[in-house]
Amino acid sequence: MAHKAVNLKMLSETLGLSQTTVSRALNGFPEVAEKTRARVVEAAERLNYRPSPSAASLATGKSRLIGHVVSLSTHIMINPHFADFIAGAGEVYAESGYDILLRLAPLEEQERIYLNLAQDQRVDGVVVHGPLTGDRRIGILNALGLPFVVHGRSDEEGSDYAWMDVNNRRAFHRATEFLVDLGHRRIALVNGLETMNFAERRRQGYATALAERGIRLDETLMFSGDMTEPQGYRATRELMALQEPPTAILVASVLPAMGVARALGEAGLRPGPDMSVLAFDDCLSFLEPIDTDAPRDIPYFTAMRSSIRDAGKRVARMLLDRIDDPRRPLESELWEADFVIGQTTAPPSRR
Amino acid sequence: MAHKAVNLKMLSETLGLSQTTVSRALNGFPEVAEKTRARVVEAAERLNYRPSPSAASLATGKSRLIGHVVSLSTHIMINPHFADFIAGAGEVYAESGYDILLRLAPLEEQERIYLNLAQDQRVDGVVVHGPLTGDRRIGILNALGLPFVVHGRSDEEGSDYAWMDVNNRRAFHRATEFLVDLGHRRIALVNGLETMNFAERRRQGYATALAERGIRLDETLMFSGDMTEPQGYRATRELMALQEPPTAILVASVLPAMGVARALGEAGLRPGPDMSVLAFDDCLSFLEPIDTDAPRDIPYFTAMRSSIRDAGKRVARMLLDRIDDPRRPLESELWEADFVIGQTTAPPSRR
DNA sequence: ATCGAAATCCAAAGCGCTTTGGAAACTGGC
DNA sequence: GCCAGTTTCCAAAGCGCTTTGGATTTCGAT
Repeated sequence: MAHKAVNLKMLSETLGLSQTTVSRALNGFPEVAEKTRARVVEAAERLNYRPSPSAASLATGKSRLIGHVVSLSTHIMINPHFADFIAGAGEVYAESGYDILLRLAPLEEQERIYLNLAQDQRVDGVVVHGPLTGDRRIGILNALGLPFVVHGRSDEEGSDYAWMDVNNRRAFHRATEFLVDLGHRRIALVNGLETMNFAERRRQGYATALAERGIRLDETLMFSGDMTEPQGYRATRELMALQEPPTAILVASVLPAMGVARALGEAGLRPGPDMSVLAFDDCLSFLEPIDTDAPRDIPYFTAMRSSIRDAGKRVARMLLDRIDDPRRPLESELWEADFVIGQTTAPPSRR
Repeated sequence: MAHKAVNLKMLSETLGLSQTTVSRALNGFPEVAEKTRARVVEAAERLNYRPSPSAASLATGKSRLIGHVVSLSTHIMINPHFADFIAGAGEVYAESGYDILLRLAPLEEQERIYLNLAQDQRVDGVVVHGPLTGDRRIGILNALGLPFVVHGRSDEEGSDYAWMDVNNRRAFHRATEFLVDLGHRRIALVNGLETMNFAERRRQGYATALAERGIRLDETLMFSGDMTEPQGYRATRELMALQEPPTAILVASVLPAMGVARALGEAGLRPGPDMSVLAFDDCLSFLEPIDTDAPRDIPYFTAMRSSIRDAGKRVARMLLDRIDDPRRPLESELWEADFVIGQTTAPPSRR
């Protein structure tokens, strides 16, 4: 193990070359002979030379860091979805030699933070998480000229931006239709926080599907909040206390869906035969069987399914592409959720 | 908005001071007059001066970045616990002007990564996640002289290190005793991966408690694996298929505990009256009610409880302290888990 | 008044990399 | 052989900060 890290100067001296040439050889510039390059690379390897990131960053203005600013105030809880998203994204970053700079901050501070990150050149790009409808972060980022990709959409007027989203409206439209086709008329919606754009779209899909089938919206069947297990539990208890309870529940995530199942269980009802439960499933890793060789069970929940980890990969890829070429045309991508039939949906029981 | 970011040189010129003085004024050195300092600070504020992190990093060798290297290979899944831990840690970092550098990498690459991070001076310290018994990362980090704190313990021989852990052995010892006191004799253990040190300790606590009460260990009642919901589900199904099923199940996390509950529900059994379920609860945010004003429900699971988010805070604090003064004596901290009685434990039903 | 100490401030040398603007050394074609 | 055109390489100027080693000023005490 070298006692003192070897730097470019030392390396170039050992080679009898200038720093310029060595630097260029290592960074793949065309104006250095292949033979020289090979020599340089070999020596670098042998001496365990590693360029200093901060020096490189100072000279180039690039940090090879991708900013992820997420909120975790008590209200908008840190969602477990984030871990899987970042798992996907991080894999892509690692392949390309980038690291994640993670900063935790409440939403109201994020605009300022983006401004600082941009001015400091601390990151080469950022991913916007959990966009609201009319999210102000997007305008700021466009003004700053900092490359970014939005996970989700914001419906921001006028400003264009790169995004990747799942078709939440369509997914919930289809899910609602599916339940109606099974014979359900009273369908509850346990939604995410509707200040979030994705939750708003989901409600729209649900609402239009009902309207198309001539079913009137019933506010008492609609819930909105952070997608936790207790949310599902509580909503279900309230629903079952209604004079005319629903026969089906549409849930925004598998997490609250588990709360739904727990509440039903306590009441002696079985998901499926007694109450249909249909959830949006982000394929969260801790809810999946790990052993992929094992015979795959029939999925428990009937669900609209879209891997958030894959979304993380895709968003990261898009962002790195933008960083490589900031003036490329803005991309956007809309994924359709898979519809998988599980054990928790059935025609309404008549009692 | 300034068109071009103002740097130290410009700032010092506007003030008619040298860069040295300005730098010292801003960094709180004693050899600058209070009056001058005030002037400098005011001007810095007014001109929106922000020191360049990479330049500062190059000059000082400090990056103000804390490394978190986590694995997410398919085998060791990215655990949802991580999100909450990082939520706590990130809060502390943010207060002190640090950011998280997050790198995803399989365990077998982590030693090399620490080496690189240290040589590159890319981070000022690291947190070690998920220590194994005899974890090699600890020796490497000690050799590198990179400040670090271990979340958990490793039982590494000889090498000393700073750590923070919950008393897993005691917690599972107490839990087992509690169940025995209720009259249970056949108690299953659905444990985490026992290559992880924490899971090993938990098994020890369980085993010694049983031994003390003269109950023979039964391998068919013991499971070990990634702590997912399906793990609990599958284990429970296997347990119920036994000729002589257990009357109580000790579970390593609330996540598999939910799988346990689901399996029981399907079989028409109710957690508590029909089968006792006792879980270790990390207070995962997505399983907690968010609205803390609401009357708090009686906790569902009887559990040993210790907030992983608080652990994140504490570990971060310890690490920052070490970075401030690397030669301070090594600290370690052992937390006792709270024991909370919920609705899922009862004396064994006799049937 | 005068002197040493304390308080202020500064010029300049790094930190380790990239990159500009040439210079020197090869080519091949005549 | 000689010259224009490539190749191949280099010296030196940044990038923006911290910090060393003084220089200058201020000030209380003699």
